[in-house]
Amino acid sequence: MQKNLPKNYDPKSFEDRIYEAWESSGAFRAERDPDKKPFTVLMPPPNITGQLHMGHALDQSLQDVLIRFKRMQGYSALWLPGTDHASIATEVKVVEKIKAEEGLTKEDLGREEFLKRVWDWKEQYGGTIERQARKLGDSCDWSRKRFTMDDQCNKAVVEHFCNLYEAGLIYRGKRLINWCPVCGSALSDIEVEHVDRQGKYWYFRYPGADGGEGITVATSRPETMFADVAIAVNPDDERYKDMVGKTVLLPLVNREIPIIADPYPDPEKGTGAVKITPAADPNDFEVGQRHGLEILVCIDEEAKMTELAGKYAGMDRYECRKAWVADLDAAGYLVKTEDLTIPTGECYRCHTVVEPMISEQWFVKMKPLAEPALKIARTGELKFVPERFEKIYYHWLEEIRDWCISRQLWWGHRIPAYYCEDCGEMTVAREPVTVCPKCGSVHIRQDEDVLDTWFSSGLWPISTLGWPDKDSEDFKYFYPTSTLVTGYDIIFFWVARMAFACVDETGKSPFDHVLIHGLVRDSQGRKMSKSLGNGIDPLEIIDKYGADALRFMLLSGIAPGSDIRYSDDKVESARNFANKLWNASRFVIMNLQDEDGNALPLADLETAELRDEDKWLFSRISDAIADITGNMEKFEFALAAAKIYDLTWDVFCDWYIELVKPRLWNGEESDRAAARAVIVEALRDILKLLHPFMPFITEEIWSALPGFEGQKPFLMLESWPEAPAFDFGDSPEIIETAKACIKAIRNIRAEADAPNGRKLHAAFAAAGREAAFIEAARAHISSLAGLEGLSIGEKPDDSLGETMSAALPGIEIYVPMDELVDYAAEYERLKKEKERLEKEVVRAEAKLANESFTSKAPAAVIEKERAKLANFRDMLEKTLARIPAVEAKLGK
RNA sequence: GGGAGUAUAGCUCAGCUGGGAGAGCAUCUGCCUUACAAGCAGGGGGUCAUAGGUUCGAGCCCUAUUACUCCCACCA
Repeated sequence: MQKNLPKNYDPKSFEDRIYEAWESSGAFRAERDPDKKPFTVLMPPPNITGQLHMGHALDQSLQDVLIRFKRMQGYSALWLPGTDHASIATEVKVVEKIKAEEGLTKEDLGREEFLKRVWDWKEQYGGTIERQARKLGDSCDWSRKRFTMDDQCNKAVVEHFCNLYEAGLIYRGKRLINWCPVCGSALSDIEVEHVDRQGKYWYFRYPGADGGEGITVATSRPETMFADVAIAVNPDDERYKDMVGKTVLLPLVNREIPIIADPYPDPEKGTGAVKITPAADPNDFEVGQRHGLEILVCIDEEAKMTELAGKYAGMDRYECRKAWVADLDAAGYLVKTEDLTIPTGECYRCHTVVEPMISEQWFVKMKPLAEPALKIARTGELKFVPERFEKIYYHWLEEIRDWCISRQLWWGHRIPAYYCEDCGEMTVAREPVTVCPKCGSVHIRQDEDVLDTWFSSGLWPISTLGWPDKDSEDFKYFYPTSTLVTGYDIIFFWVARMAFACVDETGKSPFDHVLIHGLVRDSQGRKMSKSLGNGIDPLEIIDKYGADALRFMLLSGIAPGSDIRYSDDKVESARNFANKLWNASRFVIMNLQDEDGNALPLADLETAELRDEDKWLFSRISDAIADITGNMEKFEFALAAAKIYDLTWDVFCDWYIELVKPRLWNGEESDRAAARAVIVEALRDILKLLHPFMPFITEEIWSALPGFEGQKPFLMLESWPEAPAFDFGDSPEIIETAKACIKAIRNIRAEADAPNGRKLHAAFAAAGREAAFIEAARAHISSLAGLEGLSIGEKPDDSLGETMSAALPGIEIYVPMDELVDYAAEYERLKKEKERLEKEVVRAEAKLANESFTSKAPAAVIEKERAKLANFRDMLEKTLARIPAVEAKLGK
């Protein structure tokens, strides 16, 4: 006995069950099948501290729609999931937790104990986001799940580090870096965000050491003055020509510093003279290097003033600024101040103003790595979708400076450098060093620092697949990966780094396409953020509307590279669509069985006699398959989604089901069997096409269709439909003609306020093909337009009496309405129609009278225009002919 | 300072290599028609940001302008 679906679409009743069935059956697992082509997608690993938010929902829906599509197309599709240890974010989070709960700092606990706490934390909370991903329906291969700090990834990190070191591309050096005083760590350039803040320039006079006037300079950071080592002026600046070589005194401090000539100062800016503080500014640092100047440090790692600041030592940098400026002002050195917006660097994590600082750190030499990464994009081995993001990638890599990779944190990959306590020898090695290779000492200390999180994420495409193990079968089969899906916000952080790291290690681009998407914004277009409190929790939405609705909403709203606005209305509309499909499926299943629930026979579609509506339906499905497949391959998921929506709702539900009902219910048995076969077949195609977008509902319906016995393969493992090569004959045109006639009659009915239940007569005036089409579709037109009589003649039937009418190309329709008709309404309608047609005729005539048009436009376009004109003239003539009778009826 | 994107119906957005402006939501009218009121049927609503230009023909191509968004940038 055939069962039907429950009456109500209730996603909660089956989504979890279906996910569980997929997962436990191994449907997500990718096999290394030599007969198939691999298609690999790597999930951008969410932070273990993360909670699933709308951004993930979008990102993962895109990946899932793609991977399900490719899986159905017959690829060995691997979607590899994982999580990122997120060095700094996680460490900060756990530090805060311990502080709040136990009042302890990480130093109180010590490195070992602290790391144990982080691992515990990871065990407890790190899996949250994976469980949430299951709710979305992510068809990823959990058996291959990875973590950036698991053994294989650790091995990859050490290997890559050593390879770069041995190639001379990693070095340790004392350089000016970005320092976050709150995180207590160095940051790379991109971890610094530029924000314009309201600030001031202070102009101070540095008196001449010889008692002269000295020189005035502007600064936005007076507290760095204690570390000034020179004043620089441009050698071409006439104002200061004579002063070069002289010395001035640091106000109040009275330390003597030289005035030097250097191309750096711009005579146009400020006073044209610049104080040089190599420890606090990258430009100054370079000037200092050029002139062999000393480097002084007046701000420490906690952003407090050092001994160099004399009586201000120990003060916070901003407190010091206040006091110091006040003192200078009191002493008469402050010339003037100016209010300005100052571009300021902030830590991307805690938004503290970063302090440029001289520090011993590890760096990656970027130029040699950037070159091959640029090349793969230039040759098209790596393609960005949309293309414009390529420019951003180029620009960044072309301008790139060395990458500071060491972090003064504990949670992360510890740098594999070992120092001999006795002779100072440093060894970088793949295995822990216990004996100094130089002096044989066993007093060995590993470098305290850990690596930038992005150093390991950069290896994600290879470390997850088993690299550096040479014999990793997964690596051989699945690498290079296919499409990387990610937001534009991490092109630099992540995409570029994967590109240069993986090309360096494998010689190949890690993926062939990078599909870039935007952010999910709120309904007003604002970024979703914690501080605004406008974030939407995807899990709540799934709970309310179902995962399919959320996915469909996200996927149908997105164009590659652009942002999407979230709104409940959109999800609701997607949910309604799911409900529509659900009910259409119930209708189908209901008609496959008799009153007692016994399955009714289905005709064999190969031999069954198909009617016009069947062939029309298959032609529309065929078009849709081609269209959807093409758009999926271009990553235009929204266009594909719109097409499947239209196919399901308009073509299948609103037209085909209505057309087929009479046959399904009252036809001959062989006809009914054919109709049943068609309707199931069509539904199956729809389910397949929709499955990547709405995996749960389609799978649930699929399992309720005949042929699925519980053991049969899932819909998710079915083949993607192909457009059949089939001759549909005139059927598509016949049904389209019928649809136009039905709409016209429905329109007349509505205009005349005739109730839906009332049967009407309609007389058609048509000839040739049109007449034949109407004849062929007679039954359809009658049933869907609510007719009880339909006549066709070459000329209007004068015996009908008064009628309302409609004109279609080649067809006139007259509906006698005598008592029913509202002649005033009909008169208005005719007048409107007349005006419309007159305009059209004038437009077309003008166009065709234009000699330059007829001489220059392609023949086909001209022919089309002529045909249109003929049609419009014809329709106008008929409309005009109708007016007098209606006027007479109205007594005009 | 450099670069990018967007501007089409009240709202959210489509509109492919230039040939008569579309969808969904909202709105109005009529329907509980035996799959679905989360529905059915019908309607109204747009000088496609502005100004020029190319073309027989421009929402689409070119130039300039305006507005909003975003990214990059060593910032005295």
